[in-house]
Amino acid sequence: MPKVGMQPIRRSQLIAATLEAVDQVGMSDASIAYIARVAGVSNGIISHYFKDKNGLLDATMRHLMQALSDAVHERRAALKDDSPRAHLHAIIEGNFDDSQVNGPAVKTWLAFWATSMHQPALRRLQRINDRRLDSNLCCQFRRVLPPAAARAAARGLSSLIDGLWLRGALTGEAFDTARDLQIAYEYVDLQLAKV
Amino acid sequence: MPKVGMQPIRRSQLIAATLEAVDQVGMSDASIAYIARVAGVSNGIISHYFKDKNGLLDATMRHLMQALSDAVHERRAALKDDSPRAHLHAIIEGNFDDSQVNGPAVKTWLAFWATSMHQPALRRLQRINDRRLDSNLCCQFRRVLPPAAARAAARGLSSLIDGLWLRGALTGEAFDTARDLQIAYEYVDLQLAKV
Amino acid sequence: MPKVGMQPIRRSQLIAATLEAVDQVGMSDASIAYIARVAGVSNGIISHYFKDKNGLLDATMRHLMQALSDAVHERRAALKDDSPRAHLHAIIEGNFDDSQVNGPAVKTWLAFWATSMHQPALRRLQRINDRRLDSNLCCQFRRVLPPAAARAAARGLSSLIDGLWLRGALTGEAFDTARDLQIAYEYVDLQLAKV
Amino acid sequence: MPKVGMQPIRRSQLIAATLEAVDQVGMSDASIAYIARVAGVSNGIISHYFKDKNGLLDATMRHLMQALSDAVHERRAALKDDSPRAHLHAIIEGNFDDSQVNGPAVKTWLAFWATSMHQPALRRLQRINDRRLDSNLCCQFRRVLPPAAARAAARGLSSLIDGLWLRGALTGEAFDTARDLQIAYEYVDLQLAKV
DNA sequence: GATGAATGAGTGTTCATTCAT
DNA sequence: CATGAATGAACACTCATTCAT
Repeated sequence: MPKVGMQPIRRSQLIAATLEAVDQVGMSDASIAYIARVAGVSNGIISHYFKDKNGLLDATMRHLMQALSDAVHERRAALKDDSPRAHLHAIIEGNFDDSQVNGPAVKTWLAFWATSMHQPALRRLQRINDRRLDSNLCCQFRRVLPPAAARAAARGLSSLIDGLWLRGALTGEAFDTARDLQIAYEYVDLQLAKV
Repeated sequence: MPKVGMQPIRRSQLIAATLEAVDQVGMSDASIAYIARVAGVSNGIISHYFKDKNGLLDATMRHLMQALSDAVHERRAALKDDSPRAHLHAIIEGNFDDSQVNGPAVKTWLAFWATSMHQPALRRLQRINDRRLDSNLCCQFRRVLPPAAARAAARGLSSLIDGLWLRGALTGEAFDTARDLQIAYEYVDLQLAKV
Repeated sequence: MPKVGMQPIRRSQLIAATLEAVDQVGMSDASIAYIARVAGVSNGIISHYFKDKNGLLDATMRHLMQALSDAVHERRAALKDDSPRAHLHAIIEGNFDDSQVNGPAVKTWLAFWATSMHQPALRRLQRINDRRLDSNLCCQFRRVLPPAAARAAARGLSSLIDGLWLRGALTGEAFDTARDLQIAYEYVDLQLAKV
Repeated sequence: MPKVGMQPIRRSQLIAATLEAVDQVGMSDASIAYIARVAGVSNGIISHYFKDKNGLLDATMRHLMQALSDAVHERRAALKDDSPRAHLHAIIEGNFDDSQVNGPAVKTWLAFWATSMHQPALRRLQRINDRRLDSNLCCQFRRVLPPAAARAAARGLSSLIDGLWLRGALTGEAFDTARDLQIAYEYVDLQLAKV
């Protein structure tokens, strides 16, 4: 049923199918045929919209990054309190947004991380993401801490966020987001208390 | 000329080749043929010693886990000071042992993490590893903190260790182990200071 | 805005695009999508005008044959001298007309020859073409030579023409038409001198 | 039934199957699967011995070239008469050797010619072959003709040979080798008679 | 008349695995 | 013990063709 203007619809549909497929069978078994079957379309359509499988994976990673970016921005935009502490909390919460901690997203992120070590294109995206979090955190810490301390605090907090996320991912069970947030909040307070 | 006792030698040789292959081309391109070429042996030998590729990967993961376990145990055994703080430092240092942060190990660990989400056998190993770290840390924190606080501190520290390791891995550059250790030590001190 | 009389225009446009596509990437990579892109039209239009790809290739071959036929006829019609030698020269020159020795035409002819060995429709066209040249030459030789000698001379000359053309095609450089014409003219003279 | 030292046997077998496949269905339909079926082996074996399809086609072309070269050399080596005329006859006969004018060889040569226009590797082989014939002929003509005339005679004769061969190929019927040889011999005599 | 979305069979290639030697 | 020849299924990708718009 060919229609005009299907491009954005199909692209979203195929990215969603990719996440679902990776969730179900893992990245290495998420073949084009499998993803197409999940999406309920033919194999060939993927090349039509994404040129090749790499294009689809690239778009999927960008989708996850965009969702993370949005989750953080929304929370920060909604803040009434402009304090560093409030911003740091918003950033942390954004990183534990449902778009980031649901099963498919978690498994896909992890697969991307592993893959990115040998794929320059993915690696570039990866580093953009890493640095964005680090720099966001560092900006806030710098408002109250001396530069060196701010940098260390930022690295500590970004690592703690990733670590909590990773541990949550690897358990396979649902995230205990509340507990993880508490641990991260506490780290923020301990760092800010240094002043 | 049949040789006696080749088994342990060949097995180590092939595990080393696997790590090297994953380092060079990534897990998904580390085919049996590639690994065999790196090891300088024929394709068929792998099934001879490990039954199949999965057996080789399983053995490789066990090798990395054993190295981690050894690295921690050695440091704890060498302690003159039996304080929780000393033990926690030893555990942290063991996790940043060279056997864990060198390129091949890092890439292989990451690949195992991603893969383990869909392979029960790998997943089981993964969880044993995770829990061992958590429980080791928790034991020490419990010596000075109330149970709930000890559990939280253990989770925070294990996540921080993994997060630092992960961030180090993803940069692609060499680990700045000294800085990461400082961040982890500080976390220990902040937790112990709660008392 | 439906246009009237687009058929001949579109057909010529698509045949020209086919020649250009074959020149650029070769027959086997000259997909419908590629040809359509060269022509600046949509994929679907080709089946509209030619039913399928075979129809387009068939039309393209007929186009080349017609151009050859025209090139020969024009030259023969313009002759003031009705001698066999003059006619033979005109036929030779027609076969080296620019429409036959330009890059796209050469590559397409060659591809057709190779393909025609396994496609009855193309093969039929091919043989019509071959025989037309042979018969044209034979008619003229017969005016001065006995039948057997005329047949042999015709076969020799037609082969020489094709061979010169082929060698010119395979060098990849521009045709040295003048030299090739000299060689063919000389062959004519040597045959006619037998009388 | 894996055996040791199969390489030369398999390679010959696969080259023969390629020629047969091209003869049967044409180069564009001579898929790896088809060739493997003709050879009675599995698809995968081709990569094992030739890396990829291109490697097989390359080897097949080299095989045809070698056969041509051998056919010419044998005849020239067997000459008792060292005259230019005798050598030229031997070269001509070599070019009409059965290894060159049998159905599979003819169709494969033709396909290679067409393909070589867009494949640098094939083109290089092609030109080596073309020039070898031209230079062989030119050497002999130069023994009795002035340089310019020798060059023209060589180009004429090589073109005539190719043209006769091509015309023979395109008819689809068996070669009338005797007649074609006569035509070529006559051309030699006409050229040598210029002296 | 013209588009381009959609299909699905077919391609070359890779690969883990088996097994005769 | 060890080799490497051989298999065949699975893969990503291409393509001619169809057809609703």
